[in-house]
Amino acid sequence: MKRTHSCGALRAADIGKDVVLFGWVNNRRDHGDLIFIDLRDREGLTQIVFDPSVSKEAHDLAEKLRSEWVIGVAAKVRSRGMQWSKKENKEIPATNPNLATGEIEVYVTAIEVFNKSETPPFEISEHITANDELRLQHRYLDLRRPPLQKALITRAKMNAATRSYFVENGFLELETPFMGRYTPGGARNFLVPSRLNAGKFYALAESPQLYKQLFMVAGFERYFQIVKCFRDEDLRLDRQPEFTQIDIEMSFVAQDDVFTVIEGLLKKLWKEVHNLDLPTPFLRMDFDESMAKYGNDKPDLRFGMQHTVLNPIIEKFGAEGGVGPMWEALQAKGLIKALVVSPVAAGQHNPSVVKAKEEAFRKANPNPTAKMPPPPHELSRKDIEELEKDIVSMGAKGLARAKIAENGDWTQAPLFKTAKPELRAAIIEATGAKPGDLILFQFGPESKVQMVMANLRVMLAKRLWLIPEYGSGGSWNFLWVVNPPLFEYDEESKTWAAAHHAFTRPHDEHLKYLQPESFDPSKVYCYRYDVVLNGFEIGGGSIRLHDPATQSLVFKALGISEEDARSKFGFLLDALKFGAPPHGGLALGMDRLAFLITETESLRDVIPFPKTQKGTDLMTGAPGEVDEKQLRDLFVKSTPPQKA
RNA sequence: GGGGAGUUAGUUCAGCUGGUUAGAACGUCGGCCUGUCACGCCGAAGGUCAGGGGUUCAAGUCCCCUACUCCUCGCCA
Repeated sequence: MKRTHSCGALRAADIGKDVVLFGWVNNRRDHGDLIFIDLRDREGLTQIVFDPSVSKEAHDLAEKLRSEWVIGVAAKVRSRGMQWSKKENKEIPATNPNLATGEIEVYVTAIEVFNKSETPPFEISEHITANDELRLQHRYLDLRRPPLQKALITRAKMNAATRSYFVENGFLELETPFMGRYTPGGARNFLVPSRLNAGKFYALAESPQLYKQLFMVAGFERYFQIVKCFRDEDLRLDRQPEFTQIDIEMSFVAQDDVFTVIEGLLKKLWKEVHNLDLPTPFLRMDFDESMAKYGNDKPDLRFGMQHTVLNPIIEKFGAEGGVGPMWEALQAKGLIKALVVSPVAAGQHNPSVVKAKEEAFRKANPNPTAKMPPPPHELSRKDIEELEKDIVSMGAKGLARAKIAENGDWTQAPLFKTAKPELRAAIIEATGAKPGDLILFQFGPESKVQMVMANLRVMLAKRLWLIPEYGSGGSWNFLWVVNPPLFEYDEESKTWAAAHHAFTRPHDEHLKYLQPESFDPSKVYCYRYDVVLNGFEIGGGSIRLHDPATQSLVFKALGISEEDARSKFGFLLDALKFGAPPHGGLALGMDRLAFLITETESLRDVIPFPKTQKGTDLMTGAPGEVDEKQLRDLFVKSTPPQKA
């Protein structure tokens, strides 16, 4: 038997043809004489029919077939014919509109069983019911499911489109080592002991950052790579210990040139995958503005609910303002923020959320007369209590709030019992809150308030059906977050640290703040940029420092001595001395990009063999133990903690 | 490293304030069925209630420990 078509190929135009299909038994419907089987391969499903009057032999064998057996059939393509509809009380075509091949079916004349299958531990179906643990243990079965097949096929398309885009634009695909030298700072590295060099270790590359800069020094001008990176940090929904970046670096460019190239790539990817024309250029927002309005540097702009910083108001009214806790937070150099939740009018909810909720409701309530509860107009008491619980688990003290009554009174707001009316008025003015609105407050240490408020904003939007739990909800909001500060003050060590990395080029007009006479690292902003999509950072990069004089100013501000710098990054510093061109670049997180573009539920859905939250592979059992001898060969001693 | 949720049949779950033989749906197996497509109907099998310890006359249920999974804070320049 030689395969002639895939299981997704046949249409009405093929009726009458003799075909051979190979695939897996997806589902069997045995009517005694007639047996229907949905045959599945990566392209789709085709209904194959066993009729004893066509082939007694094939029909007898078909009775034994079970889910996931691998078979080949020789068959004739026929139209689906007619069936009696009770609903319409007449004959209607027996086509299946849910199937691409639903106009036809094939009558089997001969069958070959290539392999039997045990009953799989979970159903190979569109909607998964099994939990992640079981799915990961039998990943090869999970990967048979159409959604995962689709996601990985899309990812393969993205890879191909990315390569052709960069090649067309004069980029060279150059490879960099995975095994390099450990350099301090940044993410924790995975270490690889060296057998040939006793007591020494390679570090797996956390990114090709230094190497790609060396490509620029070497004169390759435009580099790209689709490359694995390794970071030994805790995992999250959107983080894996090994992940893939689309990495680029360009010489003789300014920030805008990098933006244009990346916008062009993303445009191409969205065209390819969704046939959508993304509007470019993307919106740009200063880092400081993003922090003030959204509490982080990756704002989700699919909805409003911007934050308002109340520090100036509390400052102005001082202790006499009457809101003691806020005044105390201010005295402790903290941050005070408010967020207004307005009632959501009918029709303003995200249509895709409404649709999803309806589908879920219909599934849970098959009775067609069951009435779907309306979308949430505003937060219920229960909502607020649950939100408060959520943010307390993130470290918030509580969820201070004020409901603005129609007559302007503040209710549910014990914190403001003693507040001056003028202070309330100032808050109303600053936040733009109207009667009927609810104002939510956070105050305390800046980083905590920002984190809680940023999360709160997104949780509110999900609860009010403004954005879906996952997926775009039909709206793709790209933006560039630009001009962040170069340095961050570390309260614990009382030192300045590089906010991203020490090789980012500062704005020229801020260089004076690195000179001793007007030293103030907090005022130095830099050419660093992140590209953000719907609240996810999908990539980031910078224009690099290529001039040794400025570089040494930056090191000085960071408290890194010449020797320190030499021992850590000597080869890069040397390279910069030999005619380094101005250069900059960016890396896109390929996994996140694929996760967002496919609108799947988890990063794991676009990674063929992902790891669990503890970094284990449930299928292979990695990481595993090794022999004493292997360790001896590597001059390594393993001393896991003794179990109690 | 901190916080939270969870672990009951092959799977997804229910199992209330502790009380006789731990249930449902799907799946599986057997039988019937010529138009199904989540086929239908009849029947059956299937459980170390994650593991360990404790409280109790009695534990799936209460308490402690351990393991694993997920979410989250820290961390991820």
